[in-house]
Amino acid sequence: MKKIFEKEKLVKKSEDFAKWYQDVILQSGLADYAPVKGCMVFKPQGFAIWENIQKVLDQKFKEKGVKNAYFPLFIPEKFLKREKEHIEGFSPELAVVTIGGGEELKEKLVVRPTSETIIYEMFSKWIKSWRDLPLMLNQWCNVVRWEMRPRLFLRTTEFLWQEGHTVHGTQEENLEMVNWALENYVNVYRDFFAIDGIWGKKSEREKFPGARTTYTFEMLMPDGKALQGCTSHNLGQNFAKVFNLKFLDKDGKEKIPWQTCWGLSTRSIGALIMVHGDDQGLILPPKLAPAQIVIIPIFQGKEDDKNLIKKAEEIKKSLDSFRVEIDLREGHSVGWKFNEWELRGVPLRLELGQKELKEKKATLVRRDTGEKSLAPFSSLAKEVKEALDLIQKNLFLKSSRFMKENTREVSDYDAFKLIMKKEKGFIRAFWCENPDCEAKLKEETKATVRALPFDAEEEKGKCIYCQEPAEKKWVFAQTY
RNA sequence: CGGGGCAUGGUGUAACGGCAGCACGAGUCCUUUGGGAGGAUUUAGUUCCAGUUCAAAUCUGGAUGCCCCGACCA
Repeated sequence: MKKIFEKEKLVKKSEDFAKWYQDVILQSGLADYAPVKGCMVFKPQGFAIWENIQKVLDQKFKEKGVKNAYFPLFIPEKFLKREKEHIEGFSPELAVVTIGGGEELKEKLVVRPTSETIIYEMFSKWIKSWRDLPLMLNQWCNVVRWEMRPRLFLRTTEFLWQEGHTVHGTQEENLEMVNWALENYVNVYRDFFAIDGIWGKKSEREKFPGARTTYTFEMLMPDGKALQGCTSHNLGQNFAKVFNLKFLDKDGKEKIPWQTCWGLSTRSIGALIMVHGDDQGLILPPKLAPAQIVIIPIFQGKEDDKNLIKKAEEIKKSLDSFRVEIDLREGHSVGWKFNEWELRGVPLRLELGQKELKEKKATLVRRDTGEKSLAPFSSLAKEVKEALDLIQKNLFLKSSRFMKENTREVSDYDAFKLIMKKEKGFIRAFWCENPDCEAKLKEETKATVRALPFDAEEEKGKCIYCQEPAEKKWVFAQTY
């Protein structure tokens, strides 16, 4: 009997992190494997999280003046070939359509791995004058990259994302936009995902193929590996030149515009799962949780149950500014329900039994701490709001603390190697910015340069690898 | 693409070359419900192709698929 019970339980996060991650996704109903290798199904639970992320980002984009549009899934292969770095970066992972309508295609079509080329082809038609600028568009879509080793949410052949693309008349405006996009992502990660991280510039080797500079937000996962949360690229004039973007400026001169692009994908959900979850299952931050509160009536006897259900529905109505579910399922014990909702990560549980009815108070249980409290029916909305705010804050503080505790300053290469072998995490160290050091360091420690943090100070030091003079401390980590 | 492993009901697993069993799930009925309830009853399986053998889930060869570790990557 005992054994069966153990079997149903989730593997402990601390014991087998990779298995925990996979199991918690399948068991909590976020997603499932699809019959096509490397592809996944977003089940309603998982898709609802994505919808919440979309809502938040979409609103911020619109406030900035970015408009939504949609471009085709198929891109003529020759478009991708125009920018040399771009095609070199993406060609190993392209899905290509060679047959259409039963006929061999004269011109092969690539399923978009990203949409720069087809969007900029259109931009070149639309932009004539300084009056057409800035042009700021975003699209919500799917993209396909033929990955070798897929993992649910983190790396799938097809994934969902948004890609913003902007064109500006001046370099200053362009820079402002790249920074805005990154800052926006950072704020969303910190305020909504409740995940802290470091943000900064990518190295030449790690930047987007075709970009001038790439900026990023890097988060630390519980196993000490880093996950790139988003990217914001300064494309400079690279793409503008190859796609022939030009405009007539106020001074009557023809000029080449400046461009940015930036994206955030469903991979972010993977971070959400890994960072906050525990041995019980998911823990979703209230701001992104599909259900923020679950009301569980505790049934006892026929007649009394009706009152319970009535009260539960009444409470749900009084909490209409929150996302609330009531669990009226029969045939499952309360214990079973508690465990299930914990697995699904609902931030706050409201228990309602005869005891509560009598005392005119509801029992509130926090998912993050397990803490129980009694809240009078008369002030429920207020208490619930406070509890959800606390949970949101607490999750962020935990994430922030974890990152700080696992960020180390290192000046000695042996120490660097040892850390990357054992506890991993972020390492801040001097780097001479020579790509050879970067490559060798990766070979020997599996760690890559994650970013040059924006707050990195100009200092004098020696490269962690080659001992040559270096000016800045970069952040290193092994990555997903 | 390199290295390793696995393939049995819907899921997880067991069976020396000799009757394919167990648990979970699902269905029906009854009793239950303050931390993963109990009883009765029903349900469905050896990845594919060949070989060895009186006899193959089990041995051999091949195919296919999946998982893990590398390289690649949002």
